[in-house]
Amino acid sequence: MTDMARLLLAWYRHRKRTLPWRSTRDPYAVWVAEVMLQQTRVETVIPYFEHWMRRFPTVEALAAASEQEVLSLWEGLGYYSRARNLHRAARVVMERHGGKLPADVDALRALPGIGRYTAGAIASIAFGLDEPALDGNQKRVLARLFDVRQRVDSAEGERLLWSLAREHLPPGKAAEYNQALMDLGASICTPRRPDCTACPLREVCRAHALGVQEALPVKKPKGETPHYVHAAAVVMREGRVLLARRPSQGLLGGLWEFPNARLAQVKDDAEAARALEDALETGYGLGVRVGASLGSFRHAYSHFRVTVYAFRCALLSTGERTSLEWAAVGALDGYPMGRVDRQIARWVDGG
DNA sequence: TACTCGTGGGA
DNA sequence: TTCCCAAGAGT
Repeated sequence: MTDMARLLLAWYRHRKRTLPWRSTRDPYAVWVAEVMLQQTRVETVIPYFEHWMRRFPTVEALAAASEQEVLSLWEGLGYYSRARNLHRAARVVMERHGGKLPADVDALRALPGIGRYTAGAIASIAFGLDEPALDGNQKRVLARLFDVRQRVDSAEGERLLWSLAREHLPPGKAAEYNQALMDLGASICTPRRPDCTACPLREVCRAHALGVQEALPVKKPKGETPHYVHAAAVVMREGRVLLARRPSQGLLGGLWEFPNARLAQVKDDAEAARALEDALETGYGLGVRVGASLGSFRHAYSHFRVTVYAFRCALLSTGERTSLEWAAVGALDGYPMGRVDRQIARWVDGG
């Protein structure tokens, strides 16, 4: 065992966090947790994980559920393809693996939603296999420990970091090793202002010796985020509201929304209302008369920002889309929606 | 390779 | 307010 691994495991033994998914070695529970934790904070995941495991305690229960209900439990967690892939993978596990997750990284990676990291995490944590699991935390910690100057998102950087992770993996202790590196990255070796005085690895850390901690890891600079203007139609009839289901691929796939459209840049409500009328005709086959403005708000996604204007509309003609549905205002919670449309739903509920 | 895909917390 | 970014995967 290398010095790094020895110091790391000694630290982890009495510093490990107690988390819901660490109280079991049920591969299904580990799998669900790992997928929920992709690009998502631990504190955010905890209540979703507990609710999910109560509703879908087994692979079989998940496989038997409808996609609508699966998305409903995922609502608010973001990156909804994770939920759809988890659902699809559960059905594959039932059909091809007898309801049990395979204890093999290649077989795991063949399942939708399980990539290199998640396969390594499940293999090591749930099955005790000697597999590395390189996530954002491990990349940052290892890049600092070994002064990796290559960009961590480059092919060369990836190869180097995965091999470093594997080289230092203590045989038979991959579960502790992987989680220890992640905990260290989350609590001490943080992106900004790492607490090196509290770090069990500072004496073997190249970045600490050189004083270049905050310069690592090297990442690609981000471009500018565009800003779009959307207008949403609130069409009501006898206490019900018209919703549209988004395509299953792409942004907020499979979720419900108030029919809306991305407009060209606009300056005010009146201009947005005119543009909305035209956009709904082409986008949804809806003829509407635009009424009062319900207000507007801004929202930021990962790669763009939007300002959304919402209008109360009267329906003149309906399109032929099968993805359109009238929903009772009081039952809107049964429809999984993204944050923006949930915001509009509150306006509708409030009158 | 480069881009897409959400959300909420903290500096 | 604005920006970064958090247990990545799919295309």
